[in-house]
Amino acid sequence: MNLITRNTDYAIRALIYMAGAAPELVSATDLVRDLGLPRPFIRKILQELQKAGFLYSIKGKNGGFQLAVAPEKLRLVDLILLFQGPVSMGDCLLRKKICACTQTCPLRLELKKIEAMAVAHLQNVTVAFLMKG
Amino acid sequence: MNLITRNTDYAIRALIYMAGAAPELVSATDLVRDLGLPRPFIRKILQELQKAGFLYSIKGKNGGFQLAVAPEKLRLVDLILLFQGPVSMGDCLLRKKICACTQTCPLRLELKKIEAMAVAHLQNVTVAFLMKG
DNA sequence: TAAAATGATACTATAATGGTATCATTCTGT
DNA sequence: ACAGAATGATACCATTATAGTATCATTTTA
Repeated sequence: MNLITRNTDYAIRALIYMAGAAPELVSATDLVRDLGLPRPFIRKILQELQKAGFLYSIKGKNGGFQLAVAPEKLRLVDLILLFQGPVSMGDCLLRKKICACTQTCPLRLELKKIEAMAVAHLQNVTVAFLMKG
Repeated sequence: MNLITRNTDYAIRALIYMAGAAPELVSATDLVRDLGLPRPFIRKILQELQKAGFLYSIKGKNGGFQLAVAPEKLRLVDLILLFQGPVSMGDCLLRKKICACTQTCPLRLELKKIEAMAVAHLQNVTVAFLMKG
């Protein structure tokens, strides 16, 4: 069980790299060279980040990407949302009814509490924060 | 992203049911009837619980299962361990080196903190606790 | 001895994740 | 003008984890 997937992990590494390189443009080629990630995969991730508004892109020769958001405002939790969907650790897994619970089920309540703690913590984890470490 | 899988969810429901039915034996048939779970699946789960020492089983006609552990000592975290493996939310996902981190990577550190909080919380969630709710 | 139960085990299906490939488009330097 | 280097869009494939099924052997009791 992992809190983040490779998508998210690669994305955050790429963003940290870009934050460090700013205001220079960073191309997929740069990232492949310096981070050793598979090229087509990182390309896809960059495209998703761009679509989501985290990156500003410039096409053509000497083109590349730049952060479109300040590192202090680039939160891990938003990347998770983008690549993995909403953080929701306590959904009911039962396919049939049984469970009138959903609202009251004590198991869900506890899982939701953990979820809330995790999200609260993740809110503070930004690209800027991770660069310091 | 879910903290528990169906295996675990079904298991805990079955255990709660059994705790309520004690000291009567509970058969797979009972659980299929009263909880509506797929029979072969719940059978497999019961067998795993038995092997792991959470259940005591009696074979033959009128046989079934009983809790082998007091409900107060049946912790969700142990079921997660059994069905999903160790709770480890912060493993490095990078395949190549790059990352001299592992020990120092600030991202891992944060994820490990969240993991520790979650595990601490899960320690308190027992079958007995869930029955009260 | 038949029926009802678990024990053991092997198999299949589905979905999520991870990863690849390709062609179109845009921009720059020569 | 045009070649080359970059992104945009999109479709596809591979691997793994989860979920679920099936089957046969064994045990116990009525």
